[in-house]
Order: sequence, then C-alpha cells, then structure tokens
Amino acid sequence: MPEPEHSWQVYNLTPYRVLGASLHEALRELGVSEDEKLIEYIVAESPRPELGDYGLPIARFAKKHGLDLQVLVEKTTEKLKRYPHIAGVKRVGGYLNIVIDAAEASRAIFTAVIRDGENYGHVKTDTPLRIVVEHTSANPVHPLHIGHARNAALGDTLARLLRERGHRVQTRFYVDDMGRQVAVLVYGAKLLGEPRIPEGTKPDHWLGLLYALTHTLADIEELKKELGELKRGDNLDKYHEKLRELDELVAAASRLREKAPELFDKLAEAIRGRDPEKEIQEIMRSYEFGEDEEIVKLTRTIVEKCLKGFKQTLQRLGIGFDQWDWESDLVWSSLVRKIIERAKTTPYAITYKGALALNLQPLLKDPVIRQALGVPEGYEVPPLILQRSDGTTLYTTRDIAYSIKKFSDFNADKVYNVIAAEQRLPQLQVRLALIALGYRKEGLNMHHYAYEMVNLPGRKMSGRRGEYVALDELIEQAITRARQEVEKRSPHLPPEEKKKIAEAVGIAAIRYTLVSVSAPKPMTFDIEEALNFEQNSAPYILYTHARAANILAKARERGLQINIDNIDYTAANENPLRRKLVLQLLNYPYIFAKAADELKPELIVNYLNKLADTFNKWYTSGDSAINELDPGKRNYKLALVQAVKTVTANALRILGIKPLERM
RNA sequence: GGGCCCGUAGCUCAGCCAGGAUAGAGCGCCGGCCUCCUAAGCCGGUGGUCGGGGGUUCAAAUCCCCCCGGGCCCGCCA
Repeated sequence: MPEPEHSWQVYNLTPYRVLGASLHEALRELGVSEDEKLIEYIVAESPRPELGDYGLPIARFAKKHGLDLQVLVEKTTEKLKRYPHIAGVKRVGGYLNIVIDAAEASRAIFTAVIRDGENYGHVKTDTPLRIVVEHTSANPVHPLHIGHARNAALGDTLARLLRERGHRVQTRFYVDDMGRQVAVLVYGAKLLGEPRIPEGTKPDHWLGLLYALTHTLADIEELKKELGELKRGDNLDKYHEKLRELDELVAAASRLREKAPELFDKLAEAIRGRDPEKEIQEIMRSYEFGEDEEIVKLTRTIVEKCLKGFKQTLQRLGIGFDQWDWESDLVWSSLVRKIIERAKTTPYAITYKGALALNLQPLLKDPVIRQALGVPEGYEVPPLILQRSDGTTLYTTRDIAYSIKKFSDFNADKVYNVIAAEQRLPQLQVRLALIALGYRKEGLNMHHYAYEMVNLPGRKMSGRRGEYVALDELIEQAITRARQEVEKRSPHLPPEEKKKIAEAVGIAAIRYTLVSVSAPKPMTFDIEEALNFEQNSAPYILYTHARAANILAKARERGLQINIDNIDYTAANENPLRRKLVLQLLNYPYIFAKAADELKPELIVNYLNKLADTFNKWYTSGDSAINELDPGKRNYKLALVQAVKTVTANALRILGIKPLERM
C-alpha cells in the first residue's frame, strides 16, 4: 500500500495536533510534562466564529501544574506562531483560540490530495500490527437477517479501517456446524428423507424454513411430553404456564404452516410420537465423534448450502472473508482434545457438577488481567465447563481452540471478535481460559467488539420460529426503492446505468445506517428511515459526491482543467463557506486515524455528513466554480471541489460503499 | 439476588471514556426557493426538566453515589 506521505503533513496541521504539540512543548519548557493525546482530546471547535476557529481551555493546565496563566499562554502562542497556517492566536477568558489561515491550509490539502489521491488522508500507524477480525459467523441454519447485517457491516468496516491504517488484517468467518441448531436442521432433513432444495429457491431461505418447522414441531412434542408428566403432579401453576407456552407454540406453528403446508404436514407426521430431543442430541454426539458417515455427509452438505446463500448475500454488500473456519475441522483435527488434555494439567482444572471445568476466579486477582479484560474488582466469574459427562465438548471449549488458531495461523498480534454483546460472559471466559492454559499473550490481546441488538419497530424476531426479515428481502426493498428514485430524478440515464445506481444506492443506504449508530447502543432499524434518501444517509453522501464529480466533468468538457501552478489561494478566505470547507477538509486525516485507532466507524459517518452539508451549502450559494472568470480563483474552486470529491470517495470506501460519478 | 449495557427534541441519533464557552444533527411538522455547475439539494421556522435526586468542582449531558425505566447475561445451550 503506497504511503500517503503528504497526508501526514496535513495531519500535523490539524488544530488538534497543532494545539497539542504547541502546548505540550510550552509545558515541557516550563518544566512539566503532559500527555499530548490528552491535550488533543480537549481541543474543540469554537462555538462562535468571533472567538476563533478552534480553542483549548488552557487555564486548567496552568492551574493543574501551578503555572502562571499568562506565561503559559505566551509560550504556547510563540509555538503556534511558527505554523504558517495559523493566522491568529487569542486568549478569551480561560481559553486559547486559534484562527486558521484557510489559504495556507488549502495549499497543504490540495497538494496532498493531488499527490496521494485515493490514499489521501489514510495516514499509516507507527505501530503496524497483524490483526484478525472475526465477524458475522452466523449459525448456518437460516438466512442472514438484520442483526447479522449489523455485525457484518461493523466487522467489514473495522477491517477496512484497520487495513487503511496500515495494519495487516485477516478476516475470518467461524462456521458453527457443531451446535445444537445445525443438529436440529439436520434432524428435520433426515425426517424428510434428505429432501432436495427446490429449484429457484435460495438455499439458506429454504433451510431456514425447514429449521423453523423442525424446531417448532420438536418443541411442541417436548412440551406435550412435559405436560403429560406435570398432569400427574400437583403443580397447577406450572401446568398452566406450560399450557400457555403450548398455545403460543401452536400459534407459531400455524403461521409456519401457512408458508409451506405440504412440508409442514409431512414433517409433522414424521415427528409425531418420536423423541426429538434425544435424537437431536444423538446427532450432535455422533457428528462430534465422526461416527456416522451419513450424518457427517448430510451435515456438511446442508451447512455448505447454507453458506453458499450467506456468501451471495454478503457479496451483494461488498463483504468477503479471507478465511472460513469450520468448527468441526477444529474438533476432528484434535485441537480441541489437546485443549482438554492441557487443561487437566493446569492448577485451574476442577470437577464442577461432576464435569471437567476450569476455575477462572483466581486469575481475577491479577490486576493486570482485570484491567486488560475490563473486569471490575469483586466480579465473580462462574467456572467454565469444558467437557460434558458424555465426553462431548461445549461451544466455549471449541472457541478456546479456535482462538488459539486465529492467533497462530496468522501470527496475529491482536484478534477482534465482532460478537453480540449478550455473549459477554462466554467471551470473557474464553479469554481467561486462554490465560489459564498458558496463552497469556493471546488472552490479553483478544478483544470482544460487542454490539447490541437490532430491533425492528413493532416486530419481534425469532429464528427458531421463522419470524424474521431476511437481509435479502431488505436489500431488495432498498434497491427497488432506489430504482424508483432514480427513475424519477434521472430518467435520461441509460437503463443499464440506472440499474447499477439503484443497486449501489440501496445497498449503501443499508450499510450506512448500520454503522451510523455506535456499537454498544441497541438500535432500531426502521426500514422506512433507512430508505429515506434525504440528509444524513448514504444516498445524500453519494449525491454530494456525484455533484462534485459533475462539476469536474463539466469543467473538463469546457477545457477548464485544474492548473496546479496557477491557484490563487487567497480565494480561500474570501468566502465563509469555502473557508469552512477547508477547515473540515483539514481534519480528515485526523478523524480517519482516530476512527481507526478507537474502532469507531461512526466517526467517519458523522464526518462525511458534516462535510456533505457544507459542500451542498456552498454549492447552492451561487459561488460557482465553472462560471468563475478569474483563472486563479477558478483553479482554486475546482481544486476545492476535487478535494471534497477525493475525501468523500475515500471515506465512503472505508464504509464499503462505492462512490458514484453520477446519479 | 448479582453483574454489564442503554436512557439527550414527537421519532432516530451525535456529544459522555479524556468535565469547560449559549447542548448539536437528521426525520417529522409549518412556510419559502428550480430561465443559473444535478431540488436525493438549499433557506427560514417549530421543538430539549440531557430519566430523577444528591454530591465533587470556578465549571457537570460528561465524574461519584442513590433511585427509576428498558435490554442483556449469570446452563453439562450457542
């Protein structure tokens, strides 16, 4: 990846860096040291233009270190004055404010934009690492839905951010084919005599239906059995509770029957009078030990088909993986067995409820571990059972083996697991278990990137009952809606291009929405809102990009290429909107680096939206680039448009969104 | 019972970790702007006890404590 060296110069001119470095240096000369990052955090935009462009509450540093405020201000001002793009420094109350010379700032930005092009702004880290990002990893039993989409969008964006930041990144998808869920699906398939997936049906959708049918019918059988036993007992409350549960199940079943009456009836008949729970467990056991070749083959085939559906969906979103890891491979390759053996030799091994387990509590006495894993003092972590009484392993046990594999395969320094927040405890247990087994470095460097659930307004989702909106359907809706918009707004475009634009816009709208809410917040995904193509949406950003592209295309048509040697930079300060744009453009490299280092894709989203706002205001203000008669000023404006276009395109690419030249 | 996360405008969200200047967007609602580089745009208006209470501080949406509301987790499930 080419080094965007000119972007570094811009990075170091951002208000954060300039104020941070200057104050840091001034303090040092006054004999105190202060974390430069901490100063950078505190730098803020001025609330009112008359105060300056950016400011810093400097008084608190004077107070903190017992320094004379006036002396500190003077020293810092002296340092700031060395930067050619700092036009003024003023103190207002306890604040030190700077005024930026947009002309000088533009000079640096335009040079870097032209030289670094599509790498502009993506400054490389000083400490490149090898990083694994595991994400999505959905159970291969039904199609991906909106929750998986948040995971996928976050994971893919993180991977892109880290790559652009200069890390070596590998993405992985964990195929959980040994879980109970797959066993349920396989059970259903077996009962139906290994049915073929009908032509023209997406495999994951059909399997999702079969899964829901099997799960629901099996649950009904189980519940009936439980009720039969309760009747003879005397617990009336419990009996009525179960009865209500059964009612709900039957209701869910009848909804499912409407979707596929024949399949439903066939399966219902096949399952009647059987012991599904026992048989499903037997499938799990047999698969884990690879005893029954037929089960192995059937399971593999089914999961493979489901994954094919996943890949199709993810591909539409522009998401791919470097590696697909099958849980079963891990188990059959004896990696998991080695974990068990190794665990037995550690002092943490205990027998808990008659099963082999790890007592992880003692590890929490180590403050280094607590801190690295974010565990509060006094927290109690339950023992982690590694092996069932029947000799089979548990998901978490296999996850320990997998975690080691993720590090060793890629020789990784760090692993990020993009996994739902509800898995917090098992994720913690895995990390602690790694340490207990002697993989301290791994345990401390594996991170759980937790995200909260996605709610659909007015709906509850359940994979087991087949109640969900498949991501494929959502994508279709988005594209259809985008197509309508394109037809309405750009009827003159060739149909082929209209189709492409609609695809790009629809998908971008979904991705943008999913990463715009910070991960730890539960989010409400309102389809109507995601498909509202107005401000603060991917279509709005794409439109802004297309506008910029259009200006440059029109300029070329008229033979008005940008002449870099004849740019009148004084034009920067003539117009407040041009100035504001320059100030925002200046920050891109810094925002990018922050988003990557803090794993916050939403910073990119917020930045893009603000930049687009300013650009559109400038655009409609009548300060036309093409109609500018003065060549020096015209060149300036065109270069400004070019800078906006480049930054927008680069930032969109991080979000996995392809910029459009027109729409 | 214990723990974690969330609570900011009618709705969806920034800002909180690293306390500072009159709390920001978008949607919605009301009213305007297409002989002029794309109106997926722009301009104006409307709307807030930052869940509640206490504390720390020159300064609290931000830090601490208590409480309320919502979600999640505490399985030989995943």
